[in-house]
Amino acid sequence: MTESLRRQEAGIPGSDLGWTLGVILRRWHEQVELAVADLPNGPRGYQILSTVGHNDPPTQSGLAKHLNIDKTVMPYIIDALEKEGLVRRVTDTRDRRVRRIEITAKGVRTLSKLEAKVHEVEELLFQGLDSNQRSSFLEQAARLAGLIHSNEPNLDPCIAVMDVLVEDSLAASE
Amino acid sequence: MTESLRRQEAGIPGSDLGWTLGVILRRWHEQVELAVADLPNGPRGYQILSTVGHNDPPTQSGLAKHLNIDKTVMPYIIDALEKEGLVRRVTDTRDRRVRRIEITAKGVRTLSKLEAKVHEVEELLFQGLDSNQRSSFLEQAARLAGLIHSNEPNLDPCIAVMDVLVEDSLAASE
DNA sequence: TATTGTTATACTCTATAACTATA
DNA sequence: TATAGTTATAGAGTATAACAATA
Repeated sequence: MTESLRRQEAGIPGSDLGWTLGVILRRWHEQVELAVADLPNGPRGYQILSTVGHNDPPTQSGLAKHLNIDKTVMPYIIDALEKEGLVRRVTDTRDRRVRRIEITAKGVRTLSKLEAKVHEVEELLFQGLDSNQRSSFLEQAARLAGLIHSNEPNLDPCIAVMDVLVEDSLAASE
Repeated sequence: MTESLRRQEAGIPGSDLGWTLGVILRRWHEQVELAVADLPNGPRGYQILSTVGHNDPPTQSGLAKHLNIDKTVMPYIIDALEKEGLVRRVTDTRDRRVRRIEITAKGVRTLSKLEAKVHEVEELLFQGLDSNQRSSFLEQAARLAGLIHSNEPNLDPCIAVMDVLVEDSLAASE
């Protein structure tokens, strides 16, 4: 190996940033997939159910943008979740083109159980870090993701994480 | 929205961990894709070239395991990189089944330029974090990824990041 | 005319299986 | 028999294009 290559390793450890993030995200995905195996569409279904459960009923396109899912796959996932009785489509009264996705009572119960499971596997994922390292990582990651998301070039004017959903509500009501 | 849902938000911020990591990794991928557009196979080709450039020549299967690429796609990527004259396949003298992937002089020059570009987009990616937050994130992320990788259930006995590659060398020489 | 949701189609990426050459 | 590398095929996942309903 040449010296000219070794010197590169000095800078931001970011030569491996893609590798680092990939390893963590992949493991998260694998573990969550096991944890939410019952749910249609696995982790993706979970993320949708979670978003729907924790926010005012978003539109399908709002969900798609927020979770970076192509809008053409939303129908399939929503169909599956609706068939399980976990969410329901409700036509927006102010814009009849829009379907708002509401969580059902059964959805709430299911989500609660799944979140407990996911919480467990996430604890396991972080077991190698002490609580300081853990909270430090989570804090900076959340901050960074928030900043990045608010700057998404392909996203409409949305300022922060939840604003996507909030703005949907506003846009629909004007 | 019900109260029972709001309370969940208290625990580990990890309900959104998948979203958070996804946003960061996606943006990294997008930006690096632009930065290394010339290279065959984009970010993946870059990761391979980078790994080959910074380590003793790994085997194809070693690379595949390390970067979590299916072994059946390696030939195509290596072919493309070899055709560009950036790497070359060398049959291992001790085990003639094994091809070690060496970086060429041209590969070294190309990698050096690409790493500068990638470094730039990574700087941009982190521009919202001050240097403390940045190094804190990178440090914990690297630590976490290292721990996770060394525990990969589907990976053979490999203790740390580079050990995968080192072990290949050892295994081949016994 | 523009947008939400939908469907059908095409494409890309990934995984499965089978082959060769070495061990 | 087992493994590294390769190839061809099948499958999953994703993007593209066109449509109906509503604005």
